[in-house]
Amino acid sequence: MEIMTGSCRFGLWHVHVAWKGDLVHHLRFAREGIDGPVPDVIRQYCAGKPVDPVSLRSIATAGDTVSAAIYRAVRSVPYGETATYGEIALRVGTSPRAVGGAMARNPTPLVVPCHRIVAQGGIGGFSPAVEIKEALLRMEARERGKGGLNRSSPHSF
DNA sequence: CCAGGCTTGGAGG
DNA sequence: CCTCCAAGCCTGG
Repeated sequence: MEIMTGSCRFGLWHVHVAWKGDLVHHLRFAREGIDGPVPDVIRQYCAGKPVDPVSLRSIATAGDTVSAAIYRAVRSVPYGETATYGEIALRVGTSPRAVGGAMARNPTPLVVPCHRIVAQGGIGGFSPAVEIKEALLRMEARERGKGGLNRSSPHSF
């Protein structure tokens, strides 16, 4: 099977995905859409269903680099919940700043839910636009509130 | 090698 | 409460 590319809609944005089976190679938000399929989970998630794209695999978590460890830690933050840059840093054994850097270069947002990582005193940043992060967090908070997913199960580090 | 980043926490006004 | 500042550390160029 070859690597597939396609996009689906999320609000005013288009989510481009390059993937093969359950492995996502690349994912990005763009203004324009492209032809082609995206994984069902991504499509459903973007449509507002409380499914977690983390169920897919990401190339970003492979290897024993610090970044890969950061991405793996970020993947353990459940749908509808958030963690701070500092908490992830503490867990991986690096600095909050390094976590921010890794999030900024995350090749597969959603699959590695970097939008769930916020600053201690605010929402933190998001490329290419922080509005996307706000929309994703609002959507997850809303869907979680509906109770379609096991809620309020505080994950401990 | 070095600038710079999606951070923090502490100091000082 | 708010601004300012540097410690801290990984990575692309």
